[in-house]
This record gives sequence, structure tokens and C-alpha cells, in this order.
Amino acid sequence: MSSKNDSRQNILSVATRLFHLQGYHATGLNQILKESGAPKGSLYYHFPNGKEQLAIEAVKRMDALIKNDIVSSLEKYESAIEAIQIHIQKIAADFTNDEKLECVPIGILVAETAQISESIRETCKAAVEGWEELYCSKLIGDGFEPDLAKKLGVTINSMIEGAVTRSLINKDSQPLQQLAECIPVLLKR
Amino acid sequence: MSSKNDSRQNILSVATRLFHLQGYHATGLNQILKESGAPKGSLYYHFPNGKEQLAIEAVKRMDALIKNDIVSSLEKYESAIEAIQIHIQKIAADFTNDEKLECVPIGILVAETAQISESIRETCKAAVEGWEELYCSKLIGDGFEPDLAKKLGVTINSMIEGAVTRSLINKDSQPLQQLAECIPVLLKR
DNA sequence: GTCTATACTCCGATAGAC
DNA sequence: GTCTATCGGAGTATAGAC
Repeated sequence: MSSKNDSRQNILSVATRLFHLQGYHATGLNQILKESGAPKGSLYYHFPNGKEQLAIEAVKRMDALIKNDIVSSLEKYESAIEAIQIHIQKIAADFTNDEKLECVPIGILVAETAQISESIRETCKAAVEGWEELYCSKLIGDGFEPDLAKKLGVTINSMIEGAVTRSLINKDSQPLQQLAECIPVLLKR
Repeated sequence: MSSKNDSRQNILSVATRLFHLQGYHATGLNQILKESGAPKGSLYYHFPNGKEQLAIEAVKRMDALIKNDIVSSLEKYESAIEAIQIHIQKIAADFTNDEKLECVPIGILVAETAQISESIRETCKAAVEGWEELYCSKLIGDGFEPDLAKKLGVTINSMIEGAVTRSLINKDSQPLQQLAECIPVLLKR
């Protein structure tokens, strides 16, 4: 049972990193197998539904890690503006670190697979909605109107996703840093 | 010469639409060929560098169309806030229209191909920087500080890209609409 | 439960007839 | 210039030995 879990976890861990770095279609099962050292039969034993199941479980894994990051950033500062700004700066700092996951992969994965897998899309939707809820709650706790806070929660998440993608285009975290600098202007009342 | 152009343009037009809808890896040359009615040899005659060249020219095509949309939206209103808000509402309205292109595909294409093609990345970078410049100029023309306007130009573009991706996750333009509603709050001075 | 060998499809790309 | 036939390899998935 422990070896079963080890093997499974190992495959999933490698798959999560590769889907995040390269996207869904660019990541082949053979590459996952090669990097994890597992044989092909093992992958299909642990993930009978193949690549799609692997992607879904990878998204859930990313969700847990990212949610954790958001919570830990937001609880560090009372002011919502300050907390969100620091959160984005942290993402910028982690930008070049392959071990850290940020919210891009989710959007990219959906864009890539929207036409072939409803279940991947739904898994991603649930994850993203959870993050938005966290931003929303923080804003409400800091005195924002609930209605506006809800829209802003969605928008803040979009901003971050867009800025990470934009940083990817530049191969540089500057767009993320610029977003962080804009936050006090954007959210001031 | 006219037939040469027709065939070339036809292939490029189909490729542009498919790359936009499905991304780079999900779009096969065979699908492009099938939908355009052209034979494979014809594709390699017009685009000797194959898929990569096709993607680069498709991005340039998207760039021209999108730039045109941005200019035409922004020149309709004197107020930068109003103009940008209307622009985003237009993107939301076009969201379900396959014939209209918005800025998502650029970010997705880069994310998908970042590790395999520097030239696709550079082409996308040039395109996005042009759009940001348009937003920036509009803001400066409306009295924003040049330094802030530059950061906001980048950020506005990221917001839109993120919101289109988010709308893709929802299969619904609501996130884009919510972004549009937030614009007056976000950009007010 | 673990692993190997292999099936089958589709990919991007090329060669060469016309 | 246009089109067909085909290559070599990579893709996902499966069958079955151990």
C-alpha cells in the first residue's frame, strides 16, 4: 500500500509539473513515464482513464497548492490592498522557480482542452472559483461592498492569470511586478 | 500570381482560425489542409518552414485584426475609461463569435510553444507590446501620468487576456462583462 | 500489482510525378 | 506550381507475462 501510493504519487507529481510547464498537448505520456521512472503499465494501472484522468488529478493538486499560497498571503496583512499586492509580488518572485505553481497553467490547460474534455474544464472551473472566493472574502472583510467585491474577486484572479501569461511572453517577471505596483491605484476607494 | 495568393491566403486564413480556437499543438496540419481544401504539397510550397512559419504568420494576421479593433474602439470616446470599458464590452459581445479574434490566442500560443520556438514568442511579444502602447497612449491623452499609464497599459492588456481565458473556463462571457463593469472603479482617479 | 512488448493512429515532413 | 504517396517517429492505449 505504501509502495502503491509512492508510485502513484510519483507519477502524479511529475505529470503535474510537466502539464504546468508545457501544457496538455505538449506533454506526452512517454515523457512523464521517462521522468518518473515508472513503466507504462503502471501508469494505466494507477490511472485507468489515461491522460485525461492524469490531467484532472494534476489540476486538483495544483489547486490545493495554489489555494494554500493565496490563504497564507492574504492572512498576513489586514489591508486587502496590501495583502493582494504582496501576494502578486510573491508570484513574481517565484516566477522563475519551476517548483512553484501559479494560476496560469489552469487557464492554459482549459484553453487547450476546452474542445476535447468537459471534465478537465469543470475541474478547472471549480478550482478557479475557489480562488476568486478567497479574494472576494478578503475584500468584503476590508469593507468593500459584497456586490463589487464579487466582481473584483473574479477580476483580480483574471489580472493575475493574464499577468503571468504576459510574463511568460517576456520571459521576465516585469509584467507581474507592474501589476503589483498598479494594485493600490486600481483598488483604492 | 493571383491564384498563388488565393491558395496561400486561404491556407493562412484557415490556420489562423484554428490556431485561435484550438491552440498550436491541438491543431494539426492535416486539419488545416482538410478544411482549406489544399493538398499537403501546396502548404509546404507556400510555407517552406512548415507549422512554425504558419503560426508566425497567423499571429501577425491576428495582430493586425486585433490592433484594428482596439484603435476603432478607443477612438470612439474621448474618455479613456469609457473607451476601454466599451472595448471590453465589445470583446464580451464577440466572445461566442468564432469569426472574431481576441487577444487570448496570443498568450495561449506562447504558453504552449515557449519551450520550442523563440520566433513564435518574439512575434507574439511584438504584437502584444503594440496593443499595450495603444492603451497607454489613450490613457496619457486623457491626463494620466506617463509612468503610471505605461504600467496600466500592460495591466489592462493582461486583465483582458485573463478575462477572456476565464470566460473560456466558464463557456460564458460573464467574466468579461464583470471586468467591464469594474473598469470605472479600477481606473478612477 | 508490476512491467514489457506491441498495436494502432496520427503527427510533421519530404520526394518526386505531373 | 500543384498534387499524391509515403516516410520515420511520436502519440495514446492495450494485452498479457510474471
